Amino acid sequence: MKLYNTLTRKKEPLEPLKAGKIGMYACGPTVYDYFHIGNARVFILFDVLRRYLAYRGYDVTFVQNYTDIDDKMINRAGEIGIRVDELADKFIQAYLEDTAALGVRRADHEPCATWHIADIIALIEKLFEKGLAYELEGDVYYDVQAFPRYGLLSGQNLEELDMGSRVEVDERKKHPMDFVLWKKEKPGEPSWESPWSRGRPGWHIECSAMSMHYLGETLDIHAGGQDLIFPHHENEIAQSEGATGKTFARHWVHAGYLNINQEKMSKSLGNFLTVRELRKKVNPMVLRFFMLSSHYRNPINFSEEQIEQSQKALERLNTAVDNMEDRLARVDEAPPDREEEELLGYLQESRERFIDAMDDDFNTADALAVLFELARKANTYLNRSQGQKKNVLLPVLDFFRETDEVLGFLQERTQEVLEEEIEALIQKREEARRQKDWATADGIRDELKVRGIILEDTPQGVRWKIAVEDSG
RNA sequence: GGCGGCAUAGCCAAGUGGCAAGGCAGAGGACUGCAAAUCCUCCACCCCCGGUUCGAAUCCGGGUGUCGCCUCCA
Repeated sequence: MKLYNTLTRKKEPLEPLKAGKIGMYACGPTVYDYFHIGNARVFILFDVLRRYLAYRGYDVTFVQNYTDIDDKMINRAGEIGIRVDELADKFIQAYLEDTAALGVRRADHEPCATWHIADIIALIEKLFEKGLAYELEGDVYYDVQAFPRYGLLSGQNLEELDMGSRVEVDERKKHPMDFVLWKKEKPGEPSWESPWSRGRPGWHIECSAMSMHYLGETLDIHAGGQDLIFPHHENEIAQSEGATGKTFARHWVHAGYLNINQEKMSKSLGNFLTVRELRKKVNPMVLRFFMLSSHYRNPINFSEEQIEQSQKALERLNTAVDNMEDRLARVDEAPPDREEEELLGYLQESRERFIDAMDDDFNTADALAVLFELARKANTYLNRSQGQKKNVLLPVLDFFRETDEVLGFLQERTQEVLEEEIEALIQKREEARRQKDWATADGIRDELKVRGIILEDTPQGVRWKIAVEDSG
């Protein structure tokens, strides 16, 4: 697989450090609030990347952290009047509920920063040994000028970064870009003992400490949103490589932004949309599909119109799968004819195209096209009058299930069992149709539609499905 | 001031040298008792100007537009 590497600004083959194994780390949420749909893009994207690597046979260890101690956590806890750890518990729980609705699987390790204070302190001590850290009245800073490669990831250099500085700098620091590794406590804040002061870790150091704790000193993939490139990931490199002397991450993968109605999402613009809210109106699987319908590095624009289009598109795929399942229950095996041989050949081709697309820098948009084209062929097959065969239909259906193990947005609906009453109404309608009593038949169809059951008459008999709900 | 991205049909979106994927919307047709679902057909010469090439949406140069980053941020 080739993946774009932010560090080299090129697509590069993914070559794991240890054959067959991938260690992947993604920066997770700061758990001070419900996460928004921009965060959701990242969680979904990396969930799919992780699943795809597993699909390709890698043994993937995926780590995503929770930032459960920092300024935002402390401020919010203060506002609400609860402890920081209570705040963290609450929003970790909310995170798990919302991501589960989006079909995001749990990471292999989901550590909190506060579990790893000892690792963090040990890492800072190592930076002191290497002459990369200095103390100022209980605070500890990273000395960026002592790390020559600083700025490589973001393509910045210290002189120019300095010029653009928009924020008042602490005059005690050796360089304006020096960032805090350890922060001396203020009264009432959560704090831990350290060689320098009672205090707490800086934001950047926690990711270095946790990623290396679980995955070793060199990660295969480090992922995050584009806005983390500078300074967060730049600082992680400085910390980790400064301490170990080894490459920290072989591949840096960054997801593009999500905008709302062409604008950046922000609280001041009032267009801040959480998944928790959106879930009330939009099926989370539609949101998941939407996130995968364009390339992960491109900015995407969220709007009602886009969601409607995604909803319809996904429906097309779901319907195709439903219809195949429905037919599968009514057919037997038999040697395929010429037309069926062609379909099976096309299926093989589709699998190759799917892999080619995903292998080429995780091109989910291209991969989706493969599914749509196969769906059309499958629909055509379902329409033919000669009848279908189990040994043809099943492999096609299995391909959709196989790829959905990676993409994860399909909703199979025909597995459910109908209530007897509804079953009886369907039978009654069938009888009315035989009598050509169209008024009665249509009346029943309308009634069931109101109750969320959609009936479709096919040459093979009536077919039903549950209407898609708007919320999940 | 520095760094980087993007510009393809009404909308969304793939496509890094050889007659422009896919989805949504729209038009016409087929199937249907009527529907639904589905199928078929139609619907772009790729921001502008130069250049390289037998040949460029794809490469190079110059514009224009747009978005983002430069110590809160996925």
